[in-house]
Amino acid sequence: MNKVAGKAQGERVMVIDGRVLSMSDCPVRDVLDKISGKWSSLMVFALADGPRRFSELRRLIPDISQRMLTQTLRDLQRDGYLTRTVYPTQPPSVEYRLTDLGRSFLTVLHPFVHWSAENHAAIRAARAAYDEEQG
Amino acid sequence: MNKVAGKAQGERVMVIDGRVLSMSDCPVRDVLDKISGKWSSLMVFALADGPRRFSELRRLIPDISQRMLTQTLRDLQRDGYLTRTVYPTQPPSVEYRLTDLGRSFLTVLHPFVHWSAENHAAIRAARAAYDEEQG
DNA sequence: CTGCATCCCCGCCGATACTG
DNA sequence: CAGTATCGGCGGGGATGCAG
Repeated sequence: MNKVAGKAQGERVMVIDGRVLSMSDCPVRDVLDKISGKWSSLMVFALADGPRRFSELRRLIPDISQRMLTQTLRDLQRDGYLTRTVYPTQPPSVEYRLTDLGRSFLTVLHPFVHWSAENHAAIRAARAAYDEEQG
Repeated sequence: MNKVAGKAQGERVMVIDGRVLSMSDCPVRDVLDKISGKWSSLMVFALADGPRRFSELRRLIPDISQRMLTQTLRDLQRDGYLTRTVYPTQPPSVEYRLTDLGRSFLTVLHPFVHWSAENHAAIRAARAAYDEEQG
């Protein structure tokens, strides 16, 4: 694997920072595309403190629709960020819990959240300045 | 600001990890929505080593369309990640360069890229397992 | 309580053609 | 070289209703 020299003509590739990134099968995009949805990272964040039930998550994230709550959880489960456990009670209860991968992801998510909060004001200021001089 | 106690009825708020996040004006989402576009983070990454001209960026990222290259650069400029400098030569040349904010963003982007590369295989494996046991 | 099915809107993005 | 303008597909995601 990892053909670097003798690359075929049609193969789309970019070289950045000393790395060779294939555009047709880029790991970063493959991961980013899934986790950059409107609710995915927030969901991982909501499970940081421990397992949660479906209805708990709905209360934690009031703005999410029931449809997107289900779908986001399914997508994260499929990619291995969390597990889904059904308890056959009456009525049924379902528990969602971060996997090791999910907790590992928190180690990069947390700095990002911190950075966003830290630099939010600067970004808003930049927007205002841009919109005034252009516009 | 930062009303925490005595919150109004209609105000949507979530409390996670000891932080109070307003959903109607969430800093993280405000930043993430812009930077999570298909090309934004890749563009910042492409400018990590130094300033680039328009045509250089197009060569570095062959898959991007001219339209999205322009638009992504405009959006990043607006949010303060990069500057745009026009040199009135013939034909004209335009240079894009990361700002301090842009370089600061690299400090959180880089770990994320590293994490993605590191865990890509695990995620693909999780997907395969999920798709097999489910339908 | 925890979903799934359906409808539908809107904004991202690609393709293409044209300009200083 | 470095854009702008226009068209159109497609998919994310919201609203609503039904089910086990």
